[in-house]
Amino acid sequence: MTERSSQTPMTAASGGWPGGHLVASARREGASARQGGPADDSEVTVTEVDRTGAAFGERIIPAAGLPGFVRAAEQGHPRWAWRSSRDWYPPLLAEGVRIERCRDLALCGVIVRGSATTESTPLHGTAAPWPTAAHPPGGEGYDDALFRLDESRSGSPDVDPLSELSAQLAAVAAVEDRRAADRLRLLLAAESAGSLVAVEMRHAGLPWRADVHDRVLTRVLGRRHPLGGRPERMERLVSVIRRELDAPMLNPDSPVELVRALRRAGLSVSSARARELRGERHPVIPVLLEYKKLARLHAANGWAWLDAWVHDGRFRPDYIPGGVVTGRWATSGGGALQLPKQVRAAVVADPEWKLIVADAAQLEPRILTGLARDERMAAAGRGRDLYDGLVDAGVVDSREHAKVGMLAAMYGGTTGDGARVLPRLARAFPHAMNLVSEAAEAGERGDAVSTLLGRTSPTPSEQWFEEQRVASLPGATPEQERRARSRTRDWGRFTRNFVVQGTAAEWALCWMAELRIRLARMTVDAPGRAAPPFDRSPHLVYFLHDEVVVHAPAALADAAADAVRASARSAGRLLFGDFPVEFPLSVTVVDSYDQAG
DNA sequence: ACTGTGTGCGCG
DNA sequence: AAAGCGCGCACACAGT
Repeated sequence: MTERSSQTPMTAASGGWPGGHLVASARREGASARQGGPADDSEVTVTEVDRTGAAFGERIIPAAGLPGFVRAAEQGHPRWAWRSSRDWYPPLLAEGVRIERCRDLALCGVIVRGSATTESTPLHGTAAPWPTAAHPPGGEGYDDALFRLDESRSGSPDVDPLSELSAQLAAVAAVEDRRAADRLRLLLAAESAGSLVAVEMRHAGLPWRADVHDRVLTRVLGRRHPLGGRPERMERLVSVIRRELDAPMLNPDSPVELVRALRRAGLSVSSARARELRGERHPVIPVLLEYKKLARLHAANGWAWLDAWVHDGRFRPDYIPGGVVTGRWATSGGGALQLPKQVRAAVVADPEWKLIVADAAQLEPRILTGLARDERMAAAGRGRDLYDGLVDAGVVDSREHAKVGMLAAMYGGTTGDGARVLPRLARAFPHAMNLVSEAAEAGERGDAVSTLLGRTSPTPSEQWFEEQRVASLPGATPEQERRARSRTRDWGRFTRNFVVQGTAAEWALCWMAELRIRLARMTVDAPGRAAPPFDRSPHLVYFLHDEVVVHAPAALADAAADAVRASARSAGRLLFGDFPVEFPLSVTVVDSYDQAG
């Protein structure tokens, strides 16, 4: 390791960065700095630390000077450490400054404290010092009413990022199993890279043509009602439904009213669900199903949605890394995880730019393959669709059965065709099937399970354990026993799925982490319309579990598509090393999102 | 008028 | 009788 002295702070600029960090902390916590980012009028402390977290250089700079400082420091490729990218990164991007690497202490703090990998360390199981978007005050462990009276209960704003970093580094360093520690380090790096991607995607925005969206809505729903009421075609369908059911005042949006009217018309339905209605024969049913489809589009992604969420030709949802316990992202605002296929035509690349749409084929079963190191399943998926591979191997008789069977294995299905082919899958792929059933058994016992890199599932609530205990006593009623057994299986399905879904989320993070770096290295001379600093480079604009969309200058579109593929190979190697499981992508270069797939 | 819960359905 | 995992959001409806 290179020796560094406090006489030469910020030596990162002189090249090389052997595992240390530049820690950014708000020096004076002004009103707007309460969330941990810098306030306009405050000062920022940037501390250079070594790989153990020990400080050896410090600069104090006005917050307004931070972007310039960061831009210069990036020449040395440092790893920044800060309370949270959510708070610190947007002001940098607003000044056109990107960073390469960081450690998001809030997100990493949640992982490190919860991971079974750090079980023997003092940090394990302690309360994280700061709330995250995924664990806001008011969530578990916080009293919302008290929070409003006393902000100090929202965590500890005064916890020093430096000591938090040291505590995290020490906890990982103390892990005896070196390989487990390395996997956890990879997870922390990937989670942090994700925190940057999330902020960058919001900054860049998903290109969205409001005029195209409007045309889709008018074509499907009919002309827009001037006051926001039902558009023409929907209104006409309501009239037909009311006439057919002889219910002139019926509001088809009300499940209660609808069920009542349907029963009066002689149908024996117990809910207003489309799935149930599909099984009934009555002239009103097709009209009703059509209405439901239109009503859904109108309510979820209609003109009101457009007005609320699309501005200046971009859709900017709030991405929340780690927002799901499994490690998947959540989003808030605009329902970004549920963009219906119907409106994807409105996602259009800027002039002279292209969209690269890529999704990982059968990601979760392939993740299971790698987790279990199931050679036969890897072979079945090599060079082809995994489900077709199961058919070719003679395990199941159709692609559809392969698919529902794998889903049943990973989700804990017990009914239908999926459950029926499970025994065949178990015989053909004992390693893979054992892995998921052991995860389920652990959950049923109340034990935690972990992903490949070490994200650990929560344990069931006290109430769950209490219910189990009561049900096992001699005096338990059959109803108590039945209910407890049901809760047991519920939790088993959760842990069964956790290992697969969570490891798939890790693969996706590694994929994006590599991709954003590769894309950032590619530039064209002429700036486009994208917000700086993305106007000259391909960049991520959307992410959905196993799918990404990249917005790229047309001249770089093919290179960007190659980068997407190379990054997927890299992610596979990072997680599974030499084990020969493949993660094929479908990649298309298109002008609009609906042309993909 | 506001808040919390249930229903239903979109996505992977 | 329950029913395959994980989400977010709009609306209806009940409670205050």
